[in-house]
Amino acid sequence: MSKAVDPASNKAKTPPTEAKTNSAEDVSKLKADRLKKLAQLKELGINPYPYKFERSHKAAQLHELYKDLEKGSENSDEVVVCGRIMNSRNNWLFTDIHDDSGKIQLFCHKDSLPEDKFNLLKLLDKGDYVGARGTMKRTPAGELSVRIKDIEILSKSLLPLPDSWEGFNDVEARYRHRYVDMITNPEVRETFKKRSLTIRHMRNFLDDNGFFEVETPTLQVEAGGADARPFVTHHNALDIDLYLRIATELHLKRMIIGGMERVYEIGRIFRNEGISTRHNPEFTMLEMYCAYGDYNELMDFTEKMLRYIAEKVLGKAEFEYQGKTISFAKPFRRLRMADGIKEVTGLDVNTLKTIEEARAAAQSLGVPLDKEDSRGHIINAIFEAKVEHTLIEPTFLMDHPVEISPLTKVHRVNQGEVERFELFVYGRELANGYSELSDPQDQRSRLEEQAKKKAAGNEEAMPLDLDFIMAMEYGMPPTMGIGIGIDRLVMLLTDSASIRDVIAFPTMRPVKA
RNA sequence: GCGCCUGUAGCUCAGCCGGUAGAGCACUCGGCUUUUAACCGAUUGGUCGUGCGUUCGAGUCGCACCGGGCGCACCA
Repeated sequence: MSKAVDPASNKAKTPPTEAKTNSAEDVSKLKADRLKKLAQLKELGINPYPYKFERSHKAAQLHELYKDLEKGSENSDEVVVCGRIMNSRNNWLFTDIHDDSGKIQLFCHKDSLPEDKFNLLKLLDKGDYVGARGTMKRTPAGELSVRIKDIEILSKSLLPLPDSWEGFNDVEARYRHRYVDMITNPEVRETFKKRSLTIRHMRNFLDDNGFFEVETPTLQVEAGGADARPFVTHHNALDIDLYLRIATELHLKRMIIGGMERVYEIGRIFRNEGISTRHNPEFTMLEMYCAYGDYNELMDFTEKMLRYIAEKVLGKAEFEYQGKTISFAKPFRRLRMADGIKEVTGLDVNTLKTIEEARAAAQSLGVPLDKEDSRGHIINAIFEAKVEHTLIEPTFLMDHPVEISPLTKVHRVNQGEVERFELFVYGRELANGYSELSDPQDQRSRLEEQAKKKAAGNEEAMPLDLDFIMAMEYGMPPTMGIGIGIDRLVMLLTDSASIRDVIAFPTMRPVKA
């Protein structure tokens, strides 16, 4: 065996200790069985939790290297593998271990194993980590195996894993004990690998396009840049309340003003809103800003980036989501909000000149209104009620009402509109981008309008950030900027129905004792 | 926050009109050994989410509470 797996290294470094049995009554029998084996291992002078192991191959490498090994044949190539025991048959004769590349079968025959190692098998359980050395063999049944000559325990598992056939389906338990979910359901690990790849390739794409990744404050005196209620926390030394950020927008624009022409941040955002299959209180968003571009260029750029990411992560730009085919390969549809409403409802919002007319139109369409307090908010409510869910294929929904977009440049042609788009896929908002407002006087009056609403009790309205306005007064270049919900993108790429399936540890109410 | 559904063994689930808690897998033991959910036999395993109530008797009926899922609302 290699140096790292020399049996000597497996001797207990600390004196064997007896398993604690004083609380045995409240331990399940299954755990008690394992604690007994743990104690026996220690009595044999074996450290059940050794320090290091060096393998020669991962499971997938072996399957690739020996794919031509014929049924029933063996060779003398020696390999060293390690992983978690997930299944065994015939009294450990056939034992599957899993590593992060896949599974490999250990063939544990007494003729190949020293007696002490053969006896060690009896002290193993499903869930234990082991390392093993042996030669390659393919069983008559066709299963590539390692005929092991040596085996050692790398970690003793004390708790039983869920049944391998029925699986682990209890949704609450899967979220609360995600590690068990990941051990038992391999597709969960695949989802989080794809999440990682999504972020990696997003970074690569942006970096290759001359962007700098920057970091802006999570703790803020005023939480601005989006319509959302923030979390409040307290800094003791300063003795002030601070808010967790609800967007990175206002600081990233300050960096544009500071002269960094292309910046982005992939960061955690916190919004004190409801929880649903599409909302988690903390989520991850890309925000990206680029000087000298407008929203038309930004739509082209966004399409290219999403296409690139899908191709890198999935190997293709067209995929199934919840039974629908979604294509990032074809050019995305571009639809003006007014046209979308007209298409679905027949209503021409341009004929709505006042808030009263807008309210009447919404009522006649059966769109319930709550606190919408402007013509633009009502038009947006009509859109959300009637049109949004119809946008399955990727669609840039463009040219929103000015009232709902306080950080966006007014449309260069159409009065009452702004140069903004939201990207909808499967009826859900995935991204939100615009020609960034750069006129400090316009910005001041728009934020003053927001501040008035906030003072009137609208908790989602933006605060008046005077430093942000001052920054803009120094001069901000024409800029395009976008926010993309990473979690929702990963949902699409992994065909996940709930955002909790792409967040490893979603927010849960604690269980009371 | 509202509505519907849901919580029984380590896992997956039965449990009818209220009558002493069940199965499969896993575990343990014995048998048998080249399997593909191995097989055969035996054993073991439960504060039925929590509490209160109705009842001679509650997993089952009622109320409250604690979690969770989905939908709505909020929002991205």
